[in-house]
Amino acid sequence: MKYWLMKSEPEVFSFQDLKKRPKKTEPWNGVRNYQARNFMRDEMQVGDLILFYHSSCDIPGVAGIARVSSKPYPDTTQFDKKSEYYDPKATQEAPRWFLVDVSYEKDLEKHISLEELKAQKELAEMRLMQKGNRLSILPVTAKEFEFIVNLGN
DNA sequence: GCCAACGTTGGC
DNA sequence: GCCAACGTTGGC
Repeated sequence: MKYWLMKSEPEVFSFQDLKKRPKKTEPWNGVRNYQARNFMRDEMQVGDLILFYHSSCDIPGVAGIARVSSKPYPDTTQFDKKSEYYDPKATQEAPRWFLVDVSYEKDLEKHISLEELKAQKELAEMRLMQKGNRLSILPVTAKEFEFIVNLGN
């Protein structure tokens, strides 16, 4: 079992939006970065736990806990000419972008702000803390995951 | 709105 | 294969 942090802009798709989905599940579409894709395609397993992170908003931080709920499969938006995520170089025979489904797992007692995360010396090594980090999906260690969940409870 | 960081593209 | 130009991310 692995642990991940996945960023989403809450104005586009928030943790609350995930919780409101009929099956509390959403395909994590729109990732157009190869490293992030590789994490989903090559390393994620059904059942892996996710820190659902809100970025580019008033209070960036961890909003809740989610879980990987499907095996990887092609992101259908890459074939959709009307989608903002359309990729003319992708074909059905050779899809370029893969995703997994993400499901609501549980709430935290409170949102954990980036500011609060930064104040924890135990988390100083997290990739999230490193300057210039723009990757939308990051691996998290079991220790970091548990530490952060405890901060939120 | 600014800007640093950094991934991608494309000319050579 | 190099690298400048460009676009995007994301905190502030």
